[in-house]
Amino acid sequence: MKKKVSIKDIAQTVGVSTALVSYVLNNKEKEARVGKEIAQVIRDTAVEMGYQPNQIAKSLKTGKSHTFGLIVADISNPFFANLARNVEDEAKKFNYTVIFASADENAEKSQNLINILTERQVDGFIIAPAENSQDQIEALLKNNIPIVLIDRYFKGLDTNYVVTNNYEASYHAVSHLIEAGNTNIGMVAYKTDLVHMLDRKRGYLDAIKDNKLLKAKTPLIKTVDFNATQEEVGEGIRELFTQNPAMDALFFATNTLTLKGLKSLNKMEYKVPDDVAIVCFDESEAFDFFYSPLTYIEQPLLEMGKKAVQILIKNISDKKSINTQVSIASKLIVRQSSAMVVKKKLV
Amino acid sequence: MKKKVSIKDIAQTVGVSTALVSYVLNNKEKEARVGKEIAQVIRDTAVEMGYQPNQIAKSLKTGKSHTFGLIVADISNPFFANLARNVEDEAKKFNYTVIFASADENAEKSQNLINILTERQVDGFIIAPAENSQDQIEALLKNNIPIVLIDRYFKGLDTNYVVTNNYEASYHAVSHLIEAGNTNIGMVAYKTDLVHMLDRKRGYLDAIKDNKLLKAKTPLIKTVDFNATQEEVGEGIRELFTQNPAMDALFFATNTLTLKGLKSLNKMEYKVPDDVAIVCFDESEAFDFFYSPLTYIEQPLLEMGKKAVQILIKNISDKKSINTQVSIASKLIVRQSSAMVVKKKLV
DNA sequence: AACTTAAGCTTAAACGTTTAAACAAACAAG
DNA sequence: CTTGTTTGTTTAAACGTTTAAGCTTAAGTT
Repeated sequence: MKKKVSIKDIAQTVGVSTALVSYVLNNKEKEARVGKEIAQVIRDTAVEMGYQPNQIAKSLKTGKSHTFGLIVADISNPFFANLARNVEDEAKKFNYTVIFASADENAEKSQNLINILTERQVDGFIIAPAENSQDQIEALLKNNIPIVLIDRYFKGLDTNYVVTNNYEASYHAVSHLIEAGNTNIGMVAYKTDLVHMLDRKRGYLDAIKDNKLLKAKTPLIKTVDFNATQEEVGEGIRELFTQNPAMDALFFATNTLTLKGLKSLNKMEYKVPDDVAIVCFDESEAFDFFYSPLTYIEQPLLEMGKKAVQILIKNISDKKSINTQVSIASKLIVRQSSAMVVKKKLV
Repeated sequence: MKKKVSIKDIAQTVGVSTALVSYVLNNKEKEARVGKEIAQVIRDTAVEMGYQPNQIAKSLKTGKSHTFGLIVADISNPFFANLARNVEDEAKKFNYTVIFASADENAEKSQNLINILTERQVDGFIIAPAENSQDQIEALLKNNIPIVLIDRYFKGLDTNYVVTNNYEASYHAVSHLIEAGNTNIGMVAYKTDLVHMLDRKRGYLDAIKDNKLLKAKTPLIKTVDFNATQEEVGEGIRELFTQNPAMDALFFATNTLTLKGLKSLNKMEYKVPDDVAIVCFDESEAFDFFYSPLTYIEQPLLEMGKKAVQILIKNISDKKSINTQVSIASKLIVRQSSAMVVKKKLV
């Protein structure tokens, strides 16, 4: 119905040039030596007329959209949804708008999203990079577009990143399982070369290798596809048990793997922690409701989200700034699923 | 580093006007009668030079940003996160970009987000409106900005909306509890006048009133604040039990209420379904892992997301189109938490 | 009185597009 | 050979801002 009010409209009703209006509404009266009274008049009429600046026009002129893209694997995954919320809140503090997008761990989709968002002139990106998306990240760097990687990064690629200490967290978690008396620990992870996953595996492997309590040092890792079904995860677990029938503990590398794994274990009627102890990465409401509340690795999502935004915004305002690489410690929340079991202590 | 390539750059290298380049790259060669060969040259050089259209400039000119806002209560709530993902996917099909934002059920935040997104010239909104945000919605309508309400709507406000059949779903769920032998059914809901909540309460009340099996028709509703803690929900449940010690079933109005309620019930050592049967609204991974898997009302998130996007986009392209109001049926997923219990049948 | 400075405001170009309108050349028709 | 039509292309204004530079008038300095 009503046409939108522009700076021109205000200028017209007040009877001044658009320049003056622009100066006043951007609080540049001092620099532009605008008269006190007329400034007030402009401000008042702007309010009266219900003026809303057109950010699109502003962006075109200034070359800054005050927007950035957040590309994750899947916004419906609670891990990313929580991260996204923290990013949103922190961005708002700096008057930035975030555009979320889900790449489904797929390099092609990722490239597509980067293209779309670049065309929309986002000022930068926070990306949880998919496998084989290294080139895309390099291309962004080459084009001098600020980015911060999150959750994962690429070895040998000098970028900003914010991750958790995957290696140490895994090492610690698996050590905890060993100390709780478990002697044959399996791990279910994703089949990928992304560092976060490799680090989690390394942590597992080293914990087993290093631990004096353990005689049998043969690792038991099963990797599945990112889009593995519950059945496939179940199949993986079954294989681990075949490989070593004495397996008495499982370490899951992510929340989704854990959920699928637990359902499979239920179906196969393994009891936690008596038949298998469990420790896993990430949180889930579900972990609280499992009959044996899960011991899990709590990632510092709030800090990660905040830090990523801060680094990105610093990088946007100062493109020459040096890369910041942050690793924030996770916390092992110990509960029943990894409790020391008498039966095991005797073994 | 490298300056971005514009249509002007292409025009220069090819040796034509920018108009021609624009026509070709927008596939308007036919209407603009562009020569076949030169068109190909333009296309090729565009690719060679790595041209990426500046959507900001495009938007300014055309007045369409091909972007819309999705305002929900909290993107980290799985209900909204899932909805958001479905909206994202559907929007992509129409080459629309979505900007998500969380209003925390707070009218002030909601207004703030609407302002920000309006300034960013979004073409429309999908909104799960907060309480007391009716004015904001009316203002958008008055300004002729397309909107689709989702999850809730306002009685007496003629808008597009997509919701589930809250009344019927509740009625059905509570009837199911009665048929399973429960005779004193309590409900925990949010303290709000938003229709979806009122409808869920009405469904509960009517189911109790209508049912022939029931003698005691005194309703047992406890409402809590949107940001109620687990303890406050627990306190509410305790009060219901005080009010009627014979309460043998609980109906929770949302996923978050359920999670908090279940934790409280666990703490108070009520057994499900023997002490209390449970039925709740929404899904949660956690419901699968509760020792007595929950009976819940599954909302049609995929259809809701899709439909909302479709209606919005239709409304954007044809602002005069009549309002579409859709209610999609939910499904009651019956499991153990509401199982018929022998003890109860005998009462 | 002649000049400088300051204060207050306007002009106009620019950002990267789109698109109606104008133009030019080639061809066809009478 | 005029006139009209078609084909291919350019011109230029516009979208809503920002901002450097220019222009007036008034007030201070010599």
